[in-house]
Amino acid sequence: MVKTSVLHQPHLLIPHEDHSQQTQESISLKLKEQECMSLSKKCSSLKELKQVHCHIVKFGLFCSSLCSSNLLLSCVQSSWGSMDYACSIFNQIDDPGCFEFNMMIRGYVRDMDFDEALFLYHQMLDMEVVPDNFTYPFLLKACARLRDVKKGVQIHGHVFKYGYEDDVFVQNSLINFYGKCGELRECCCVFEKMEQRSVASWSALIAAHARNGLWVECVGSFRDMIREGCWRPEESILVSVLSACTNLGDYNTGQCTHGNLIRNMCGHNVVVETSLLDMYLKCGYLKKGLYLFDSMVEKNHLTYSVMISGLATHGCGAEALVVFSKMLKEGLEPDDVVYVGVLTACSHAGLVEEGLQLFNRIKNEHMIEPTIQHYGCLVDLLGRAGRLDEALQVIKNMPMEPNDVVWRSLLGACKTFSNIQLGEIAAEKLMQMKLINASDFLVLSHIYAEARRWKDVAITRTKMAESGLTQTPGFSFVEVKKKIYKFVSQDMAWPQCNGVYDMLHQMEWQLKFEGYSADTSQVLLDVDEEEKMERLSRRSQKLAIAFALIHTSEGSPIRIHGQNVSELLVHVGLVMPASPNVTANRLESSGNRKSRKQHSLGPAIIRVAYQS
DNA sequence: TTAGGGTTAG
Repeated sequence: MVKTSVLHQPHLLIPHEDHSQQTQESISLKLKEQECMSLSKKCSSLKELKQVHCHIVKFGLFCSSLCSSNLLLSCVQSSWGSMDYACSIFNQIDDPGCFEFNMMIRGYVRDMDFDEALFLYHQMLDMEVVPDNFTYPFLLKACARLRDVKKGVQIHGHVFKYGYEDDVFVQNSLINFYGKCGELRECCCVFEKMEQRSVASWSALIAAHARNGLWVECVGSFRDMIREGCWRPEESILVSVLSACTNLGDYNTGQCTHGNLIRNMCGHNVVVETSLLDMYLKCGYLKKGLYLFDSMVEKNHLTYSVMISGLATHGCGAEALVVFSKMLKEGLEPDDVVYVGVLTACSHAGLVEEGLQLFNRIKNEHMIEPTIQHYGCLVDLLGRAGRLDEALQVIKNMPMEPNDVVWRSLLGACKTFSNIQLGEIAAEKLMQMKLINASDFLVLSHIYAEARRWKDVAITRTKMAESGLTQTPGFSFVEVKKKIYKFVSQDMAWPQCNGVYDMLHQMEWQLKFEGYSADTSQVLLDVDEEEKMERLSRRSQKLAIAFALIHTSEGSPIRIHGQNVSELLVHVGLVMPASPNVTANRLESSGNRKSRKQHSLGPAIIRVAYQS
């Protein structure tokens, strides 16, 4: 279709009524002014805008604020607009006012030229042009993007000076600015002082908490928002809240959010559904995740990425590779993160040859330069398969300096395959990097203990103490009847301990009957087998399971949590929900128990397996 | 007479 230029509509430019000489001239000018304004709005390209600009100049109308302002507006707000051209229009305006400055500031912010936007603001003040309530949201956005607290605080001062502290748009911009800069105290302070809040105010606050990892506060703000009746199911809010639920392992709120979504949101939304999928998978609900994944109308590369990593974490390596093939068939290009998921899947499922082939495809087929994470996966893949020398060769030949994660991965593999020599090399590297932790020392002493080199065990323990590192006893939380209970390994002082230890013995007897024998080599002490068995039975997860078996009914679910999540929840008095898909006497492992994380795969939720 | 806030997922 050939587009007709706005200038090829002559009726728009010609005045048609007949009046007395003076009135006629005035009306004619007015009409021309209105028509030029109308033409500015109708422009669909910079070329057309330039033509309209010519006509405005030709009719002597550029001094009309109506014409020049609308021309500038059109140039700044259109997708085809140009700040260079906007600048030439602006420079031709004799006496630019607040609106013109606002438009220029807005344009610079849109073009990510934040310093220029702030410079223009100061020029505006120098020219004694008084800013208005529209000026500040643009400026605060610039400061937020720059993460420049100092400049933003100055602007906040100007907001007070010019009396716009009660403008809801300015306040929302301030919440966003402080949130993006990590200044949560100021962020909440602005929010608290607001007399009227919009959905955007809540959205900015919720996003600020989520962005800064304040997951409990994020979910709390979401609940407050619903309580105050200021609720609208919006993508950004739902995604922030789901992200918080995922990190907290708060399946209950996550599921309620899903319910809200079904009731209030029209149709499917790939972004929200992908967040939901991530929440289900990281909370341990693989079946629900798979159901959601299959029912999704639209899937993008992030959806596939979440599903692949989720399957990998749950120990379903082969299934993860099927999803990866499906992704490629859909024509979606994998990125570096997808490949981390794919390699993790291979690593956890022992698919060594497939993993090696896939590693080569990263660069050869998809032109992605392998990152240190990919090399880490490769070391892990070979290490888990017992190909320790090859893993060391990968470390030696990788194009970047190996980090602690890579050496730790090799150290872990050395423990699995009892390789003292390489284990010592890996531990030494970690020491040289000054990144060795208590767990690394313990792994090394485990390697020595297995070889019954008790002297080296003692030396390693001494080195650990000399490094100021101490072994903190493991602890687990279990949720029973909406209350969370904490169990510390080897702790005999718990009030309910009699019942718990009776149950532990019952569990052990039943496991023995099923043919399970405990691996006492995990106990690094030079004590007899009976003592080792006793120590194993007092691990915090087992204590928690025993307690839950006593206090829950047959078939009800048991969820055990690691310290990171539950400590936080206990602190704020939140309780974790029960999961409906795990039965108490048939717990499933959420993946290969020997698996170690190469990258963050979610909260520290442990689904404990005590079957052999 | 024109303009402003929240963009979140692996």
